[in-house]
Amino acid sequence: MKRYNPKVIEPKWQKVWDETKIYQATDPLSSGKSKPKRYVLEYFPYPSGAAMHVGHVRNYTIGDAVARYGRMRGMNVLHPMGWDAFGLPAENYAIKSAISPQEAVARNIAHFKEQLMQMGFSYDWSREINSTDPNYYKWTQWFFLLLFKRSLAYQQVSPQWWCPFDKTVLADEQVENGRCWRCGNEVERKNLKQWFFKIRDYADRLDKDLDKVNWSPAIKAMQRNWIGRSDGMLFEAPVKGTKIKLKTFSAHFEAFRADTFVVIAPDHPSLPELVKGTKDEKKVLNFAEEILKKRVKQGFTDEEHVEGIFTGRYIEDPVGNGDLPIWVASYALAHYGTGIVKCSAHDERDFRFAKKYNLRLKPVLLPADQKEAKKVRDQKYCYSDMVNGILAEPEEFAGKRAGDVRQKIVKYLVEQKLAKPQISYKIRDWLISRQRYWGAPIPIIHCPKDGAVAVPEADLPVVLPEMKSYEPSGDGHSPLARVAKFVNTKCPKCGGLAERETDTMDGFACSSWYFLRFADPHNQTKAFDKDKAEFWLPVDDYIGGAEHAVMHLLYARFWTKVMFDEGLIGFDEPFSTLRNQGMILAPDGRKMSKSYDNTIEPDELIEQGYGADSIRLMELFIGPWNQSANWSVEGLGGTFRFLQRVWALVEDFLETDAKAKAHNDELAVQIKRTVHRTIKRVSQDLDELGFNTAIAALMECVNELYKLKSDRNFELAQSAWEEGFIALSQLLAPFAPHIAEELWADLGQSGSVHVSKWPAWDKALVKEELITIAVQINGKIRAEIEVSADTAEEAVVEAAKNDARVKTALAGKAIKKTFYVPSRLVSLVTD
RNA sequence: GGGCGAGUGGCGGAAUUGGCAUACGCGUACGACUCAAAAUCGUAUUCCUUCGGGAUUGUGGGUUCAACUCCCACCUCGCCCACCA
Repeated sequence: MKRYNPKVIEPKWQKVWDETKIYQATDPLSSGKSKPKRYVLEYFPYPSGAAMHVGHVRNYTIGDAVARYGRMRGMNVLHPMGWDAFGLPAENYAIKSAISPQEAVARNIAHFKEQLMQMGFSYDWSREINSTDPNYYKWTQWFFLLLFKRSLAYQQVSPQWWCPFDKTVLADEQVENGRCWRCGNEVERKNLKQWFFKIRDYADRLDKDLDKVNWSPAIKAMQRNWIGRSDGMLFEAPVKGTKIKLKTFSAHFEAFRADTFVVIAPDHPSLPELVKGTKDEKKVLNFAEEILKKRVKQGFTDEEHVEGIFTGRYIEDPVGNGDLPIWVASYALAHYGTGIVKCSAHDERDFRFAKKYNLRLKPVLLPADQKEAKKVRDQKYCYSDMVNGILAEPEEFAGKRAGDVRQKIVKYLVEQKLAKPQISYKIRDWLISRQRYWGAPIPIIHCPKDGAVAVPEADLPVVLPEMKSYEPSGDGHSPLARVAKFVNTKCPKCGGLAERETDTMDGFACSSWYFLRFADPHNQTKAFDKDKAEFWLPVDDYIGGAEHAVMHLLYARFWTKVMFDEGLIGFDEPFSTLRNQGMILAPDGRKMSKSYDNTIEPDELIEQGYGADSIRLMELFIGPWNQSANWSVEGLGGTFRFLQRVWALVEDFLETDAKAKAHNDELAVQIKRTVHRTIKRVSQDLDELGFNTAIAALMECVNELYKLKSDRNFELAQSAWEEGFIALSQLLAPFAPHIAEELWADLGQSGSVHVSKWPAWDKALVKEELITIAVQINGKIRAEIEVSADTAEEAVVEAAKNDARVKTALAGKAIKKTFYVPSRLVSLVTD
């Protein structure tokens, strides 16, 4: 008998699939075909030098199963793959390996692609893209200019997070606990002129439109939290003895009559003006500087350690709180709200601050409980329940529950012209420029006369020049600043001498539109054709880990909305369904990483003889696709054994003499029943991505077929066996494509199993003839009875009552109530 | 501190959404084959048991004829965010 040897059959079929191009998506515009489309996408990888391990493989295996199933269900499937190759990881790898990034990327892509190929994923390689290809980044630059044109890209000098190791600025999202997300080094604060995208202008839509998409609640919550919408009121008050008016934002304005002091952020741009002319002007400004330095070093972790200083100024509060002193406070943030806050006894931080500096407090929000209320009035603790608290002031709302009158207070404040409604967001504009070599150059020319001028579209792409030494300088400029030929140019507007922008774009710019390029990857004149984009997009299944929740996914949504506003596309959400797969951890329960030396690569496993099919099966069988799991080498042995059993069964059949000696109808029906029940289970499971249970169903099916085989013989039901095996190879196809294809061919089927029509189940065959009914007496199972499936309720209940064990258990007691769950159980209740 | 999720055998997990808890796989034990081992095939495998049964889905309570599933309280673990007014 032919031995099951993945090392032979897997490369063989990979080659055939590549040559016959069966996984290419059809652009309906040219073919006129009208199959329903399905766009299945996995995050395109950045080939950084770290090889693909079994954790990554799960991502692609899930996508591939979805794509293959869709194809067999008659859909026109787009399942593309490409490379997100600009950015720090690739450049750092190149520096370490002492080669050029171009060379490093080519090398890493080749390795990664080989790894994907040997797993047998059904990608349409004719659409392969690479973000570092000038044909691609030409359009990344084009989109930068689109944002520039729409006044969504701007330059500003501001203090930025700076990574001293990577020698570049980082976006807020890329700073984790004061450390660089890439190298883990502590970040510093530096004043730099940087490019930003105005993602804040889209905060409202980015928040609201989450309602439109089918994403996991967890990811939606993370995005909502990051955007941080907060509905509140904006107050304004004059500063005594000056012409300055200060604005303050409050989301918990219900207790506005409790405000007793004001705090301003130490880095607030208005602080110097505010303290100008006061006695302690210098002292206050120096103190603010000190606070800032400490804050960068220590972060905000130390809750007890609040600090502040009186500015010497007061506001005249128009809402009836009198004159309130203005303090600089370490906990006030310049970039949130207005950077200035009116403070009260009902905010924990304010409360703590007031206690430390002996500031006046006046609680007006009290607990319903009288004893507790007294404690609050005596300022024993901070009470901040804005829902259940009872207001004491103002008179109009005295005695009312804060949560009940919130909207009325809004109305009151507006009518009295004391404040106006205001929405605040936590999200800050997207810092896009990087002082690194390996990125798409920002297509801007700085002219002494005309300022920042867009590179004309005809001059795109601005090609990244090759450099021998491309290491970051650390002086705040990218290495491109050292290439005179690149820098020196002419102004497109006035023709005078000018200099090119030398910063490159954040790698997330490239990935903010790549899903659109896959719809039309070779277009030389446009980023993509509108009709093609609108046919394929939005992405139907976007599959990837949760690590992209607040960066890539937010940026991609932002760009899509800009394109929508520009009329480039007719949809404003790029990913209709997002599926977050669970992470595969190492057998030791930790994340797989080079530093732990616990990564498991598919290459090794394939080399050991398990084969891609067993690995793929294990990735899905290990647990629900969206839950994390520890990789298990023993488990892999299990899926390999399963495939071997399938193989042995089918090959054994094929070697049996085809001339039937006799025919056994009963056996044939049993085989068909087994197979058709499995078709039903696998189909229904796959419709809901129940990969693990679908595979369990296939295993059960094979176990049952083994039993049928050992009892009787292949000769006795030749055609039933054959039909069954053909269906089985189809059911295996989305999970284990190589063995499925081999068996399909061995069974004499023409073409590829992967473009065959998914089998349908026969309702009559799936229906059970005899069913087992459990009999409960007072909630306990006391017996089981067998009845034919079409027995009427009365007859089933009667049969249950007549069962010997039931009679014993009843012991003559009268039955008070009877419940019948069709084809499941009878429940009898006695007194 | 805020948000999200999860707790089921020795282990990964299943349970048609309120209807026979522990499917499927791993591991383990025994048997068959073998001179032997591996591989393979088969049988058993939640726990306790005086073999009649009894207990069991993190803990305690509730609803119900019936609860892993619904409600209330609590415990534990994981992930994300966090001086955001």
